[in-house]
Amino acid sequence: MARPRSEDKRNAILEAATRVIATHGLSAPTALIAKEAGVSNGSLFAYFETKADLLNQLYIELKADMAAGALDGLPAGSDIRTQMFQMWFHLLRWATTCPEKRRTLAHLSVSDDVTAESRQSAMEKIAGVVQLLERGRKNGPMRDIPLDFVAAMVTALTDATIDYTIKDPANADKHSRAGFDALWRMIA
Amino acid sequence: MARPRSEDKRNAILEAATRVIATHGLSAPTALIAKEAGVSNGSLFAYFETKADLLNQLYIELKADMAAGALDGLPAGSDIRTQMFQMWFHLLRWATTCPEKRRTLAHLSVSDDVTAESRQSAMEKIAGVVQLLERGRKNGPMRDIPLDFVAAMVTALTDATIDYTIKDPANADKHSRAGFDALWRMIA
Amino acid sequence: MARPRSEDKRNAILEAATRVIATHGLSAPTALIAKEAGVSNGSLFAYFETKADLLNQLYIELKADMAAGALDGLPAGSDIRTQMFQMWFHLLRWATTCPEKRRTLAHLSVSDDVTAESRQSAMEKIAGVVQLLERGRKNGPMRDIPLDFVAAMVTALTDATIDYTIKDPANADKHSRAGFDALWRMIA
Amino acid sequence: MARPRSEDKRNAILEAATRVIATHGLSAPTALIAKEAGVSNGSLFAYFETKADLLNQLYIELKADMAAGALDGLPAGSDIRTQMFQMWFHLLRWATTCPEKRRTLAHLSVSDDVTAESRQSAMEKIAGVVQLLERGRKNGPMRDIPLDFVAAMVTALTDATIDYTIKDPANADKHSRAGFDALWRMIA
DNA sequence: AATGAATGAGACTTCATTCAT
DNA sequence: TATGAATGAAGTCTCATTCAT
Repeated sequence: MARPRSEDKRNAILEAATRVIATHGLSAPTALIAKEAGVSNGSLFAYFETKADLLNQLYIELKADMAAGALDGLPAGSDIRTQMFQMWFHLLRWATTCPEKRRTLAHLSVSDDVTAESRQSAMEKIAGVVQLLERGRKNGPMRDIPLDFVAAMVTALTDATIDYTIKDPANADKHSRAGFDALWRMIA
Repeated sequence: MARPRSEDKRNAILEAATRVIATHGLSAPTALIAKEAGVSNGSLFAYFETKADLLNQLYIELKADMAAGALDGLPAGSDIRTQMFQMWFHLLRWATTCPEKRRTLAHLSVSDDVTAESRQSAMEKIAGVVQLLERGRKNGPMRDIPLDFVAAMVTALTDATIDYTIKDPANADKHSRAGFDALWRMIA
Repeated sequence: MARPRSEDKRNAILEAATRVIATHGLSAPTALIAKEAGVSNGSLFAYFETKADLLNQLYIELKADMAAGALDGLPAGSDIRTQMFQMWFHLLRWATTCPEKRRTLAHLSVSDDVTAESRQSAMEKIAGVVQLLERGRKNGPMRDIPLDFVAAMVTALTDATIDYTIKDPANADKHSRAGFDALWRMIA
Repeated sequence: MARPRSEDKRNAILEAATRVIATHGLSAPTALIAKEAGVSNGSLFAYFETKADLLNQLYIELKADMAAGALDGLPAGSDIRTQMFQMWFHLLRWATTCPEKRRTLAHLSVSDDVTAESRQSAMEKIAGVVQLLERGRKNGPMRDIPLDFVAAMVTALTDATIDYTIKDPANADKHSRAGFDALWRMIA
């Protein structure tokens, strides 16, 4: 048996890509990513067929990571507002804790290399988040608006809040609350 | 190289860049932009020192164009809600009328090539829009929140609405209203 | 690395190489050949030290195969013209029956990777064919010309005939006869 | 006015390609060809869109060159046998004078990169040679055989003779005559 | 001032070969 | 012995930028 293809190495590449793309943008050379991952140039293409493939898988992975961060340890029995606030709070923490993931995800979100399939796949990864949102808006003024439209607006709001929080981290909590209040006024 | 006089040529390049970037993304070759503008390869660099320079100027120009579109023929004496809705409406119309400008602006907005200075400069170009927003939120729940945070959230909402409107143009008016209502709930 | 025993595997690799090179040309990846042979990537290099080595051995093998095909079941007692025609006929049948062998052999014949030694070695494999040729020209106008020159001309004629026969298989027999007549006029 | 695209440079590239391919085969790096031509790597692709394009144009050019060499100063009024012998003689001289052209042409002739269009185009370039052949075989035993079949056989015979002449240049004249006699027996 | 040919660094990707398992 | 993951040199081609004309 030859040594098995290692999950570790795949992860190392994805993490390196996250780091490198955060600073160099999507035009980051694959060679740099490979080097940063401690892997040879050629190995990168053993784990990912093309650069675009790497980008797509990274996108899905980061979305899933984000969703996991958002839903982590959600208070099960609480009312919906509390739950949503928790999620919101966790989301901001995730974004500020790993700014590189967030930044790279932002890059990927607008990339033409990321296919519709990948976006769909990512959607499924964040199903838990979407469900919560669905419950939150059920009785509010946006109850009759297409869910993905609402989702887009919420995402946009979240992003804006995160951006601002990163810009002024000293008042993170205040901004977090302000953002959430705005969100809640909007949907509930 | 000294900046040459022909304003026409400069505009031709900017317009060509808008068109080309809308379809090819930010990696569109300068040679293609020059060709599309009816200008020689080398001339492009007489008008813009580097590609990044072109991108920055284009960003500012498009932002200004967007602001002009948003404020065009605003009813002077009306109440603030009406005025804001008009602006909102014009903005969506601008976005759907010149989708290339909008698309290219979206590309530029996330580009690392666009500097903080350019973003600041663009901010000044849309001062009129910001002023209106300032008036709109004056007596609402967001009155004490930093203006640029509010602006970011509004921009985000607008973008989301535009995106969705473009995706489902048949119901443009409905989405426009829904988006604005959400905005108004948020700030007023 | 010592040469391993399994003759089967060696043949599998050579056959796979014949197939793969016929369609992909000499630049066919060794990995593909190995896969097609049902053998691991690395094993191929246990049987053949380098790709060039594989190519050389394949060349010799195919030449021998061709000679065997040409001489198969030759009427022992007949006159020389009949025997040569039989050989010619068998040769064309071999070429049309296993076009992949023929095509790959053509590729190899012009390859710089195939050494003079291999070509010499292949010459020996087709000694039977050469002998027949020697007898055929013994009393003709080419009796005093160096044998390998004559051989080269005959090979060239054969190749041309095969090529044309493959291009227009409907009239294979006619072309076969025409080619042989030309050959016979030339040497006898 | 920028400096005009130079025909000289194009020729320099083609000549360099001829030299380099003669020694390195078709896998010769474009970088090496460019360097040998005294031209930058990128320039090569300004004159030829792809490497395959370069190969195709080179093929056509060399075929034309060969035909020109073969037909150069043909005795107009002589009988057909004399004319054909002259052509044959010139052809061998061309091949021995510029062995690199001949070798590279041989490489190209079997390349999959050379398209059917290019081969057709090359055919037209050597129309003069074909015409002569047509006249030569008009009254002989091959009069009813498809012209391209005859052409293939003659080409093959020529190639074999050239090969042998190059291998043993001391007796070039003798081989030349032997080859031609064989040819003449074949067609006339 | 304007042109566009020329440059050459650098991008992605392939693949023969090695070697840990 | 056999495997196949890993390597990294090398290949083709692109493109921002320069500069001769």
